[in-house]
Amino acid sequence: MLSERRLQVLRAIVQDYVGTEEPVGSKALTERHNLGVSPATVRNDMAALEDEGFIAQPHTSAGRIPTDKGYRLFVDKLAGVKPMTGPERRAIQNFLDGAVDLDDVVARTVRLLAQLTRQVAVVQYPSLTRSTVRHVELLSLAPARVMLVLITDTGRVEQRMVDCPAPFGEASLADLRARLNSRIAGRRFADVPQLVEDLPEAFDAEDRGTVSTVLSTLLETLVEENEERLMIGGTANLTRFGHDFPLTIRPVLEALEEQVVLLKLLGEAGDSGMTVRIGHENAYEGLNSTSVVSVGYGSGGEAVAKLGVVGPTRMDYPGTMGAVRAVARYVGQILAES
Amino acid sequence: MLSERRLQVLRAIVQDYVGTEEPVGSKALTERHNLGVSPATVRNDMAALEDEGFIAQPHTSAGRIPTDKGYRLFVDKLAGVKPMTGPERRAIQNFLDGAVDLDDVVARTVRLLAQLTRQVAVVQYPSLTRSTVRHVELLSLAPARVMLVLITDTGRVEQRMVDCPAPFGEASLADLRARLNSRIAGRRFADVPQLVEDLPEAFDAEDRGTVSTVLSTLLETLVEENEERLMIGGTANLTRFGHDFPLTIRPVLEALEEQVVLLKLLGEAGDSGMTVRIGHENAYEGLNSTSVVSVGYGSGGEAVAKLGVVGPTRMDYPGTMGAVRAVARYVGQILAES
DNA sequence: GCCTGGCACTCGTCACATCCGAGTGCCAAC
DNA sequence: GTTGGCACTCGGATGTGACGAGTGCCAGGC
Repeated sequence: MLSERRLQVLRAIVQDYVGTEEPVGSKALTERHNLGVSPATVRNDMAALEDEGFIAQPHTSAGRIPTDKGYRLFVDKLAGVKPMTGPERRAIQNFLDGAVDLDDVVARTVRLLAQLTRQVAVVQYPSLTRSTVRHVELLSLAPARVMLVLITDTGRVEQRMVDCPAPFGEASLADLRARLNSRIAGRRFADVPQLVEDLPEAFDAEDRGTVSTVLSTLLETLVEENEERLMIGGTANLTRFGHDFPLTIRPVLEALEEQVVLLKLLGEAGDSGMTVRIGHENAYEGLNSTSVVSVGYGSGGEAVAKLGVVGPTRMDYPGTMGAVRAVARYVGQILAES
Repeated sequence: MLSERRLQVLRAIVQDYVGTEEPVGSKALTERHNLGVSPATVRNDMAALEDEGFIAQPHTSAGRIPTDKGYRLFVDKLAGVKPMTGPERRAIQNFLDGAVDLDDVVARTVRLLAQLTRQVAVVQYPSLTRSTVRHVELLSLAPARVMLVLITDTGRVEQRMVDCPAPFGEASLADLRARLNSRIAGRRFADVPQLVEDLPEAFDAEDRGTVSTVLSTLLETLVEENEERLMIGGTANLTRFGHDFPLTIRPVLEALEEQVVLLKLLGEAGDSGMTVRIGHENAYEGLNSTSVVSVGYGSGGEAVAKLGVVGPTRMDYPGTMGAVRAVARYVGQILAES
């Protein structure tokens, strides 16, 4: 096990490197942090830390920089989550309170996160799977064409066209609408399938086909996970990434365009609490030199979606984690109110 | 006026520079294009072109590069639009045909444009202003709370919450829904205001306030230009921009995040035909070293929205214009079919 | 046993000098 | 109007040496 002081040294190295972006040497360390020991001692500690794989030197006779493993230890053991200050909290709340609809909430959240962390922000739209049905509407657009509109408690609206196997009268449509809503309004998506299972039986033989078609479209809409969307922002912050620019930034931009990748990334993160994935801990190769800080958010106590930021492994973890947590909390509040 | 050969020289310079990204000199020119004259002659022509401001030298004793003015002349007079090849056309059509809904059409269009041009693609969602109303639906969510759903002929769905000044019965709601649809279904947005003007008069005094509220929300939705959305893609292509990286790319990323800027940019472009804005011709400063190629697209003969690409002024104009035009055409077809 | 000061060594960075060659402008000749 | 020749410019690549931050190791002190 590493001695207390060695951990202090690691912490100091991480902090300095994050601040200066330059490898940090033993002398500079003792000057900027009063560790109470001489550079020589620190050198010994650094050698030990390097043996253990927590730090590395880019080339001989340069200072040390933390490795992914070093950051991991830092995040797990050495760094807290830096809480937002009072003014910051108020600013967050004010900014989010101005939102007019769900799209706007998400858009504002993205901007906010990007600004607070000065990194790339990713916000997943509140997912369908965990929310409840507020209302289902059926519109007859043509004799054998119905539009299905699904409204969720998070304010999201999904619509689908349904081509019916047979013409479907207004009366039957109204009937179906009423029965459907009385059964599933307010219920969780997961429960819907069994709630509507026997619904076709309540209809005349001639309408049964259409009812089944509509229902299966509804169920499809409910489970369609890949319909999940997300919004990203703050990509301009990528320009602050590093010196060896094009190489670093390119794969990140590519990853950000692949929503599938990002969704998977957020999905892998733990359901509760904040998740920090550092460098190579990210499965997607293009993000191997970035860290992803993510957390679930939601209206009730339950998380309906996730949000987070993507930044260089050399990031201010305490600050970033604080901002992410705070934003998630306030977004949850906003969603609960609306 | 410039002689024919000088125009040839300009064309050759543009083509070479676009290909190599390096200033082009007189000798290289005569070698790669058989102009039938010696380097010395070309030098004279180049001096003339420089006097007129069509080309410039980055520093003494380097080759010439085209100026914005030079590109302008090239685009206006010297370059055609390079048509897509047969296989390319088929690929475009196949790719777009796979789309399942409007969101998907736009998403696919963005990807396609980005891939074809290897630049940043921008696609505006089909605008509300020129489309027609397919259906309006009113849902009672609470005694004094109505949800308004507007469905357009382009398949777009907009919804708004309406808080009514007084409770509003189901019967009145059905009445309003019916009257509203019979009046405005199939009509163009621009005509809606006068079509519904006298609608409140058909209702009892107690409901009139609510009807007015609903109608004004509807009208708001119709005119809400700033609700216009767009989708961008291919930002990873920015990494191919140039050598002096962070400086160039940063403002572009910022501009791309400011949807307002982009919408204005597209809006300024001419309504019919293709628009090419080169370098400083773009009002927005951050895009001063980029060119924007945009064109309207739409289902009927009429443009309902615009799409385009943003790339370095040093771009392959004929190819880019060809791709943009082709994509716009096919997207129009897809929209018309659905 | 741990900390410390000292010391020789490494190596990347910077400043400076040099060289090379692509490209130019100009001019005299065709 | 075109061409070949020629002197000139200047950016980029290459090389050299001094500088200094940083290291590892070791012997001595607490």
